[in-house]
Amino acid sequence: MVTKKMPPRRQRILEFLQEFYLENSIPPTVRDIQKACEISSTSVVDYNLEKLAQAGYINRRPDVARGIEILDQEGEPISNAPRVHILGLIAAGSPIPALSMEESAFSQEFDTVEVSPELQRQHGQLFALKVNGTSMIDALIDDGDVVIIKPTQVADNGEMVVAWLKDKEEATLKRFYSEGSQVRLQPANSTMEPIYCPAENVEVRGKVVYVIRNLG
Amino acid sequence: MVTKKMPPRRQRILEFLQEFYLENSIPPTVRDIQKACEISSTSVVDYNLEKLAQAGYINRRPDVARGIEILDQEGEPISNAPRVHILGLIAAGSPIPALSMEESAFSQEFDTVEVSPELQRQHGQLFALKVNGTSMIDALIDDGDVVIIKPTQVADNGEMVVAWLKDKEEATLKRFYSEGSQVRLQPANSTMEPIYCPAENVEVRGKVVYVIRNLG
DNA sequence: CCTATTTCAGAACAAACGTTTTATGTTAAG
DNA sequence: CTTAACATAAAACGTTTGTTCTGAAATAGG
Repeated sequence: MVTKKMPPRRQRILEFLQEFYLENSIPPTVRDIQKACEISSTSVVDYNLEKLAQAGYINRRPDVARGIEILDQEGEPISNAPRVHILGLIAAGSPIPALSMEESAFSQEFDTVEVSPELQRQHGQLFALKVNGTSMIDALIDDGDVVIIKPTQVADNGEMVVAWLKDKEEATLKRFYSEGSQVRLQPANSTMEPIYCPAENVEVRGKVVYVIRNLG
Repeated sequence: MVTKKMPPRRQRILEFLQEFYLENSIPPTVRDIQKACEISSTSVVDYNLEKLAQAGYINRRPDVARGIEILDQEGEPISNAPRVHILGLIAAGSPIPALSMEESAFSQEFDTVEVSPELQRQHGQLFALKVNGTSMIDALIDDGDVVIIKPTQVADNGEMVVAWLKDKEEATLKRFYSEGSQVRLQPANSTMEPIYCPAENVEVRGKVVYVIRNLG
């Protein structure tokens, strides 16, 4: 379900609510909203909050300070843990989605996964890819797994990277080892054989920092 | 670093802060704390909050309602995403830690991992185990992975379970298939062979609902 | 164009909530 | 015991903050 028709100001308020909560770990006050959205009166904020509550986007706890609870699509309160965008699918033979992280952090066009705050603090801006098919199974990555990736063009030996093989036009997840003019791409699964190829043929797009598998 | 010597009341306040924030997604007011901890005056709460702030357990935003920010060991604000306890290690040949989930949800004795609110909503009370060694590699579980488990004694066919093999005194992660009086334990990795054994020899301890791999 | 509905404005009100002040009891060190 | 630091108490104060009221402007439907 995409956002219904909604006055721009109301839309703006809703975005600000999420933004503020993620940054400050507490919801804003009516007057915080008023200032941020350049609204002339608190009554207008109150009015729009009431509408948002009726539409199921938020809960309002009467008479409590900062009593706005932001809800997700299922009507459940959201957490303030950071979320990273799932930019697309990765599969053997698939091109890698454009790694442009410049877009608004709050654009609703992507699915997201929640990550722990430490992870984002440690690595900075991250993105995610969903693995399609079992072609990464030698890296212990199953169909449907989500890999969290830190964008980078270089990698240290032993790190698990998103490698783009130019000749095969294929993306894959492997451990990276630079060996002179050659690159060894070693599956995480030790029963599998490594791939050797010339360094010019390999482009590192990012390193894998986290893997998520959701069963059931 | 374990908790320093601290007056019981202050300890209680700190626990309440975390508890309240996790349940309500907003920090409590001074008066919320007062009531919950049965303190006779708000000034006592204020006094103890000031001490907690000095000790680095919380941040106080002056003059803002519910302006308490709860900090983790690194002095960073915590999220309100639910956390599950890592009860211990799982490895081939290891006994499984007592799955007693009765203990206080806020006991500090265990490491924890953050999970998404949906996961907990979907499955109820969960716990986690850290995988030790590569003996689960046929289930696509690497050394160091953390598996999130929903406690149960029964499993449906095809679900990934924590299985205890009585004769070998060994715990393992496999897909579960009941086949008459026999049980087939199928590795997630299709290149590996399944294990067949009599149903009496297998105890299901829980089902795996989530797998986390942290690299770097 | 007219009317009903929605949205915005300004101001004032009242409850919620952090803070301060003053005083008393409690513990720990010498 | 004495004293200083720590902890608790009760009450009052003042800011923050949600709410309400009245009215006007904007928008939509016919």
